Amino acid sequence: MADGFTAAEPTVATIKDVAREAGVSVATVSRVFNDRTVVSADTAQAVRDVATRLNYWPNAAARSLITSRTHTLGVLLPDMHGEFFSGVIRGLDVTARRNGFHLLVSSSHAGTDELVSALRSMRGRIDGLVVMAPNVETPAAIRDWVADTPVVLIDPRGGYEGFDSVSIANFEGAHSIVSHLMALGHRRIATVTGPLGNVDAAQRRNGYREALREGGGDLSLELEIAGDFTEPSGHAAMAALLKLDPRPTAVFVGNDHMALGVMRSLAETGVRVPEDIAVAGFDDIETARYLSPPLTTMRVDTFELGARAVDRLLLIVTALAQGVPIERTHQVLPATLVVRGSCGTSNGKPATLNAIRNHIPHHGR
Amino acid sequence: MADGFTAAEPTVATIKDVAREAGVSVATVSRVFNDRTVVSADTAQAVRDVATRLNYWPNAAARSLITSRTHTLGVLLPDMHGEFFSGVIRGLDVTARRNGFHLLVSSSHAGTDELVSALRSMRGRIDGLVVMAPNVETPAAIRDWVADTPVVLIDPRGGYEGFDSVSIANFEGAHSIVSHLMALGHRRIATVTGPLGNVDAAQRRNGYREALREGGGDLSLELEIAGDFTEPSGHAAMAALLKLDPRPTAVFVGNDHMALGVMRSLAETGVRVPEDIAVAGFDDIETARYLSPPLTTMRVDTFELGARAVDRLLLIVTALAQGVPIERTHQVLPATLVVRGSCGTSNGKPATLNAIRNHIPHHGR
DNA sequence: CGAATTGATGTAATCGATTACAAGTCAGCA
DNA sequence: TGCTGACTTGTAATCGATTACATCAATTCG
Repeated sequence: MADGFTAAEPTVATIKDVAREAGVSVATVSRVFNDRTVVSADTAQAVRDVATRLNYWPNAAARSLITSRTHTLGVLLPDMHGEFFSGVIRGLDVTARRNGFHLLVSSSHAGTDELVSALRSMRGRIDGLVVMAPNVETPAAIRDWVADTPVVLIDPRGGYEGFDSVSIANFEGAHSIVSHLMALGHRRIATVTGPLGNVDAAQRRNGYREALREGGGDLSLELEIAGDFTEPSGHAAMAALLKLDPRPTAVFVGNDHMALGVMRSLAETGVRVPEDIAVAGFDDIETARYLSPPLTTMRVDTFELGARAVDRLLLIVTALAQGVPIERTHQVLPATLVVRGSCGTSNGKPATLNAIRNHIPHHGR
Repeated sequence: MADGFTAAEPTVATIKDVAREAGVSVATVSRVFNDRTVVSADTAQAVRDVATRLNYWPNAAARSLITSRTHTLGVLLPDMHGEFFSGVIRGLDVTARRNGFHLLVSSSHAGTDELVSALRSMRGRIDGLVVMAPNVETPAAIRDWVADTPVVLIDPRGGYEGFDSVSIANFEGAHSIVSHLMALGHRRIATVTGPLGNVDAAQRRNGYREALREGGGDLSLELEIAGDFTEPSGHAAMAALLKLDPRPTAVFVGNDHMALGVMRSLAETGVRVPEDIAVAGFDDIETARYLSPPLTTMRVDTFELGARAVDRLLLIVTALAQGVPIERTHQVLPATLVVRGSCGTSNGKPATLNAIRNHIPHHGR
């Protein structure tokens, strides 16, 4: 190894090498590694010994060519990073490996074209596909390319006819946290939504509206401002909301990153949280609990999102292999309310100690 | 599609189907898709038309079986999440795809055994391998299994003889931030290190010691406490440090997650940052800039770490394919000092506005 | 004792591509 | 007209496995 890569490649042992060394046919070697039919104990042990000595392991490409099973799942993700991303990936990965499957990942897709080209080149490499659909036309776009490949969509933006899916209870989550604000006495509650046309954003806004309707809060378009899920857009949105008269007493922000911007805007203009205005977010990113005051938000279990997607996908893959019919399902993961300090308490006092009470340790890297 | 998966599988078109439909041989179809030799324009177009109509794309398994190239890179990662993880993955992914390569990811490895078994089953699936080595024995463990597969280690804990590597300038980074503290007037500086035996941790501690030595600060083992890179361990370590007499005037924490715990401990005991004690971290996680006060730390470019690893790996893969000899390299990525409020300023005043000055917007998901 | 059964193993087709080599067509030229 | 060479295209071997089927030896049983 010390001489770099100039040496002739010590080509990996194949099934033939093992067969020759062990004095048996390739069929027997194959049988030992697949224990389909019975091989005598002696022969099996001899083959296994030779295989170990030669560091032999069946070539995956050859194997999947003949069996047309790859034991690999494709994963298509939009360009994103941070905790949401890594949580989902972990859920996918852990679940896949627990079942002996690999993950062929292609993330960072800007648009549908890139996604389709990645998908196309996965042909023959995967048994199933998990797609986090970045935009509305994605499901339709991939349909032609998956043919007989099972697909599960994560948090589908563009509806999910024709595919299984796992998504987040956006409507219920928003409804829940806005109801929480109303229980605290707020009636004039603004919202900063995600980008128009984004289904998550729309569902969260609908949840917000419904909660207001039920609780008799102020329903008005001037209280709804669209951001784009980024911190700066939250900052800008809050600046606009502060010009309202009368000013809202609470803001439900469509995701935590925008809430970061909202808090910054408030800090800059000297508006106190939660005394002057209550702030609530969505997603429960790690930073949420370290803000001053810590952010009340809806927790989304990203790991579970990934895990369920793979669980479901493997179920479909197996059923398909056995020719068993299977119904399509659409799972919705609940979000849970995490109360911290940014919304105050019902007795009017800010709940500053929540930062500690609600602290959940995270792993380092 | 509406009837679920009960229908007979509409098997994907193969090269034979295209050949038959286009009235040519499979060799010609193959040539069109690989433009090795010249095919007449008419024939090529005809083939391409048929291929499009049949949604044909070469089967990757078959192709890589005969060419022994997979256009896929294996990625082995330890069990971790958060930004560090997703940053590295993005760097790997973007760079790989830019070069027409896929990523076969297997993360969340608890130990060397799991890692080796994942590695083994990648046989025949990958052209090269990126490994983030979780512990000291990993490089030795994988050596037997990679044979002629090129490998690049990311941030190798266990040294890197025999492999190319890309790592972080831990020593220099720690040296740099501790020197910053000394420039601010601190002489009695404690440190919370990562787990003993972890090379990152050791390098950072060495950088801390060297900076103290050069600047004439207090060098004492009582000022060094080992954590395990998690938030709770930082909390515990700070509690211990506060019992010291005289108390240190500054703490260099081995990573930001532990710094979170340190800050929490300080907040609980009423010790003010940076007035009573200065705190510095390492990694620059997103939360760092949202703390009160915002955390001074060393920024590590995780994306670049992944990107360089893949760049290097592809270089080796290409060189190997062409039989060109190539030297092993060990790249070290610099970390950069990010000054925020947690260390105060040289004139003694805390720099509370740094939170805003130093704000860098992040993408939402 | 010979036929039938059982168990272990080998032979060869197969998966879907790539590619060396062979072969065929056609134009140009003596 | 016949030969040469340039292009284009086809034939068939090959990659490394799996697996249906054949084969062969040993055992069982009427």
